[in-house]
Amino acid sequence: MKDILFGDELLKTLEALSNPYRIKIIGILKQERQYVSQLARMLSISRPLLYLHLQKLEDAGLIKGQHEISDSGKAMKYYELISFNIPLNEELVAKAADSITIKNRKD
Amino acid sequence: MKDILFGDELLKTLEALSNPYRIKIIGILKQERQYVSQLARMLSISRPLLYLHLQKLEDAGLIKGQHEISDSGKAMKYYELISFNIPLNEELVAKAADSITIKNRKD
DNA sequence: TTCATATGTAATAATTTTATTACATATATA
DNA sequence: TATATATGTAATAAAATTATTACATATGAA
Repeated sequence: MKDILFGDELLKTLEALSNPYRIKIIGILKQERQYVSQLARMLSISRPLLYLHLQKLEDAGLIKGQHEISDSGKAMKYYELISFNIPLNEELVAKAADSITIKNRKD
Repeated sequence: MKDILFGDELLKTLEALSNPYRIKIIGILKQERQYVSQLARMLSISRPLLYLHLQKLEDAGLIKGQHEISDSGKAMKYYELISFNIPLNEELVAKAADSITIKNRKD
């Protein structure tokens, strides 16, 4: 289960979930783990684009990837969901606000 | 209290909360409503930029604005928080995924 | 009347995010 | 060996988001 969140972590998690493809990725991985190429087909997007989205989800700690060798011997990368449950209310957001960083753009 | 969320609404709400200034705005308005110029000073940002952020929060149904005439007779616009509590977990996100729209970029 | 403060928005610039294209490597199967 | 599938990433383009600048209007107080 994904950890409790501090300010910048909450922001990162919300950003990670703020995209339709990434929402759909969570929906798919909730049912069953998938390997990258298969996931790309299910979403009808290219692998490079998918990697970008997977990276953001993984950076936020919402999914994790692992390499495996398939029965037939091919290298596969599987992604699976990390369970999470965030009570997104004004208390949590206000608490996050206290420790949030407004980062200089461009670095 | 803000309503329960469907797919595109959840996305809109998450997007609205995916910015440090907007997180801070929620934090401030949780304590007490504020008028625009005052809020801009508290955040150390310009009003035009603040308007942009307020608009996104209001579009998501997280805050609401109202005009008032101050005691001294000046036109003021106050914003206040709308309470919300979203159980952000994989069930909710998966449910949202079913009804989410991947919109054509550029319209 | 002048200064300070409030409102609001249009036009533009800067930056980040998203998406595409073009590579390269490896293994299984026909 | 050729074809299909898997991996991964660098370079670039396109689009959206964020931020700035420059306006304009109105009221209260000095």
